[in-house]
Amino acid sequence: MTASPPDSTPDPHMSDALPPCEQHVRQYAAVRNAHETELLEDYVELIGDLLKYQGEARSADIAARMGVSQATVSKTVTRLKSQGLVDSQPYRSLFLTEKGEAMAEMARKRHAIVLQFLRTLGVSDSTARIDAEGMEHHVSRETLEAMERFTREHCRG
Amino acid sequence: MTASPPDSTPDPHMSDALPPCEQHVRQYAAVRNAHETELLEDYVELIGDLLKYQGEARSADIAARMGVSQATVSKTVTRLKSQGLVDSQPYRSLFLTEKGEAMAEMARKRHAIVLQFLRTLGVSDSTARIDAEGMEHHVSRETLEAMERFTREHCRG
DNA sequence: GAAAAAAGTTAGCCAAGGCTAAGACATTGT
DNA sequence: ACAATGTCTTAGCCTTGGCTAACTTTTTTC
Repeated sequence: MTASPPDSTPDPHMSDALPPCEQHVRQYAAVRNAHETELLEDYVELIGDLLKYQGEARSADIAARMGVSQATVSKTVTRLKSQGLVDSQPYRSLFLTEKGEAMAEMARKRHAIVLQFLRTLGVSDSTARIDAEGMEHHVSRETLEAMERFTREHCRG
Repeated sequence: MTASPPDSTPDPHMSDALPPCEQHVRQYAAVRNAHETELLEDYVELIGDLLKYQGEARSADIAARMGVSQATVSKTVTRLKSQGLVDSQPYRSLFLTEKGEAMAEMARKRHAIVLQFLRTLGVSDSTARIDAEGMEHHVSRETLEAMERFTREHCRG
């Protein structure tokens, strides 16, 4: 038996019950979707930062900062190139295509907003950095705007 | 040449520059780590909810809610069982072990806090649901407490 | 109670993202 | 200039998390 599902109850106050199925599917799909681009965004963002602060972006630096092997970086860079985000000559520094630049800029901004928001909320710097890194890929435009608004209104300085 | 790295500058105001390497590694490691448990947490959380609101948790329901095939659910459930989170007989409903129950409870609470926090921030319900689903796995205890505090202080009702 | 439908499983495929080991290329030092 | 060192790539392996197709078991329906 199906235990008489208390189904089809679009009660606006039942906020903690199961959402309707199609909505639930959309939620999980959004998460899976974010996962696909997450890593590439992290790479592109890091490459952008390295170019900006160190003048060049070497695979070795990326491997050191990401905490993964150089082989892993090499493989991922191949994917980045195949997606038209990065350009490079073998054994040379990496650089970003226009598309990669745009993605890096977007990621950089978003990261900064989330990080500043968490700090303003009262989270310590080191925790804020860790959480921002994980959260940033799952923050929609709408939430990002809410965070910006909050930071603007509450930030001392 | 290494473009004269502006290294070893622990300036507290350089908050947007590259963090020191070891800290950077820890950030990325935390994200990778979260990824490993994320899916299992989602399953356990959903199974808990299904048990609570529908009386039983069938693979078909999970597949429908997650938007994946039954085969995928079956495979993942095998993993959940091997990790001691779920118990089940073949062709029968799933249930949670004590360990699974504890994880579900934790995830449920965390999810609720994040969701309510986003709503209180002024994010619309449907967006809040999507973002909460993605964000929840990357929110530390400290940030969770900050969110609770904020919600307590700002929530109408 | 047997046929049809639904639910669950298994096998085999694929891509992503890790790893190690081995080799190719580049830079540096003497 | 060439050997040592460091950087990058390739090959091959593993696990995770998707899929389809084919099969088994359970449930429903007539």
